Amino acid sequence: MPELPEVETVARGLRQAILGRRILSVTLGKTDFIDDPAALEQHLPGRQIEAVERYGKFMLLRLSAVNEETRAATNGDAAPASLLVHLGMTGQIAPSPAGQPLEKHTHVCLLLDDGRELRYTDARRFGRIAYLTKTSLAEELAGFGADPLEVSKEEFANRICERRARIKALLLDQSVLRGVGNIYADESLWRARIHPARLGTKLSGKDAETLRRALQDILRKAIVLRGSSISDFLDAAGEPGEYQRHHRAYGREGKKCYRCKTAIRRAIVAGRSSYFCPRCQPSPRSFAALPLPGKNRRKAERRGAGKSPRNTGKS
DNA sequence: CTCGATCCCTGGACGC
DNA sequence: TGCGTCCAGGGATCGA
Repeated sequence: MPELPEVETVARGLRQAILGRRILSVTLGKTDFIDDPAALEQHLPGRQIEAVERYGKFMLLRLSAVNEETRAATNGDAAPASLLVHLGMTGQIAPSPAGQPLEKHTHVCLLLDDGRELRYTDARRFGRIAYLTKTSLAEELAGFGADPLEVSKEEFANRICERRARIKALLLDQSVLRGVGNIYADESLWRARIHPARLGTKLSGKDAETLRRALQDILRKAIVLRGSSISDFLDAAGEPGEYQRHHRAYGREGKKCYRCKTAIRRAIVAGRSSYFCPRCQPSPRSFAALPLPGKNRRKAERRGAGKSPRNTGKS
């Protein structure tokens, strides 16, 4: 599940692999996750990939203006542009030799001028691809919050402590901070000893600063280790990351807290599975964690938890 | 403003 | 072995 460290890892890999290459042609598969598929086919060929940047969980391929030979075919729209790529849950983007058989769920192939193809595969198609001009890109990026790696103590506190939402929801909100997802939210809350269901307004300035430092430290370490590979994250060279070995909360339901040995619990906060230590991260109010997993976990949940939020079995 | 619910989508895990 | 069901989750959207 690509979050900031995974996207950064992919962006770095891509930078190594395809910087300066020119796109010769575009082949598309399923296009329901692409903003304007025709725009890709029309405007990408002839452009050079001049930079690969990361913006939150997005990757930005900066494309050159169209050169003289191909200018005629572009209806005057030859200015520099960008390709915005979001990997969603299962998106992967990597170059491979053009002759190689296509992986399943390959939906975009950009033929490059060195005989390779930049391929985008995405089983669930929760990702997004958009061709954007200078103006549309600016509009697109305007709504995003601070970069968690750069955000100052003051700005972080301002963005968190005046909000009545739960801290977990705030961390996941891309208009508050750009790039944090479920894994790194839980990991930083565990490190900072803050329960995910606490409200932003209830956090002290000290809490906020502890959290900011935890978040930054964890993101930096995760980038060094090339991200977390839970199920299917692979970088631009097809390699998994290593940070999942360092997870202290995420996915560890029922396992012992690395600090106090108490069993890690899971609860739904902000609509997402949230893992936390009930002892190190004291719950605000009577916030109920889900029953601990066991042989009959499913049954226990269905029967016991009362109004479970997501069993409206589509009849 | 904040919440929960719903949808998108597929593969993998699990129960029977 | 196979079938059905649940679940993962980022983000958009809608109604309370």
